[in-house]
Amino acid sequence: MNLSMLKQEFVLHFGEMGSRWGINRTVGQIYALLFLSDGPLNAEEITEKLGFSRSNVSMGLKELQAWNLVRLKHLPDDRRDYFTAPDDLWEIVRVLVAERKKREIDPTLTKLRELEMQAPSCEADSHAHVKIRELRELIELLTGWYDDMNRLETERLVQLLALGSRLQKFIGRAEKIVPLGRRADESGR
Amino acid sequence: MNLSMLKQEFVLHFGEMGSRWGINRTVGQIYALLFLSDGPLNAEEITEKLGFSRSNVSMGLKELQAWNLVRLKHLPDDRRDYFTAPDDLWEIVRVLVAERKKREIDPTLTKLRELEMQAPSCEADSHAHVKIRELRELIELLTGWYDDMNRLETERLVQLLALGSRLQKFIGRAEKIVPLGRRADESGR
DNA sequence: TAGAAATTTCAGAAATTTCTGAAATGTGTG
DNA sequence: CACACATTTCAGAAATTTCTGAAATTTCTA
Repeated sequence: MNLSMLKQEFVLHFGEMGSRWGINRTVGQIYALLFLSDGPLNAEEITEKLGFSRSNVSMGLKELQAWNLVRLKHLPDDRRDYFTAPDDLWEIVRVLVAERKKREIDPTLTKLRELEMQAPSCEADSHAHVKIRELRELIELLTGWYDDMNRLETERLVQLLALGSRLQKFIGRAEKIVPLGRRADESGR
Repeated sequence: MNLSMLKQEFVLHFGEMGSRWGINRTVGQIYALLFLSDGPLNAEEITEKLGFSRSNVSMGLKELQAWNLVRLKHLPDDRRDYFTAPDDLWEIVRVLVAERKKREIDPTLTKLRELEMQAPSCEADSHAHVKIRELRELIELLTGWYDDMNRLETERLVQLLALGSRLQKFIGRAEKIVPLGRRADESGR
């Protein structure tokens, strides 16, 4: 691995962590490398810096593109593909969260709704039915909140995050203005 | 698999999703079953309902205990171990988030801090150093916010979530009272 | 304390995922 | 078109993870 000690440690760490996040070692290392790199890199450069096979790098880059985590670039007088991670860290976080939601949450939400549709077949299932509804409602609350936050510009979002739980002090106040319990504008039940 | 259609579909779905979350199929199915069950189950019952080997169930339950996702119970005049998922869904969500943070975020935060300590060895690393600091700062902002939210009682938390982005309307107001930009009480820089 | 019941451990089988090299495909240029 | 260069595909090798049955261990009871 042809890298400075700092970069090498960073890249190896993201390789290991990669498996805890649904991506594999190769993909984690490639992304870590792109993230730290000042300019764009082509597949050949990635191959020699990380020591994987060329085809493995090709597949890794394809997966990163499927995750929307890299940008494809072209340099003048060079027909190879170059890749970068987005400059803006918040852009990366947003994409990461959106993609994980799509893969890890949305299919379950769909399945839960589908199961609720099927009338409770037998008496013995009534308890299960209630649990499924509770779970679906909780996930909808969380994803609804996520949709809200995701609509904010980064500047606003950072302000909210930095406020943290001090926000809580304003709930009482807020309640007087926008009566809640359930949000007014959301699918009521 | 000895279950009603509803339960079976739910259990199979969580088995499949299990691999997208860092747990495996067995563990996912066991948890789904416990979640839907009205009362506690022992290992033998789980074995026969899911059709895994007894030892596999034993290992799965051990992993769920490591995740703090199940409660161990005992019935009078029965020395077998019985298991349940917590009744309170929010309890489950809190544990899940806490454990994933511990496994997926904390090690990286530690590593980033460690890398920052090591003085930037060569000139060429200065850009990488900046990126690492930015990443560390962003993760600290997010985990700090998480710590704040986690401290709230569920009732308050749900209120905040339901408010969603309408909260934003109160930031201006909040700013007048608690001047921010960076939170006042956090490590300033 | 013998032994029955419950649980855990663990070596290796089975299944799955990751990775590679070779061949195929695509792409621009003289 | 012929060619050089770049990228992708893919069968199977290598590595890893999951799962099982048999044996070991723990725990309770008579």
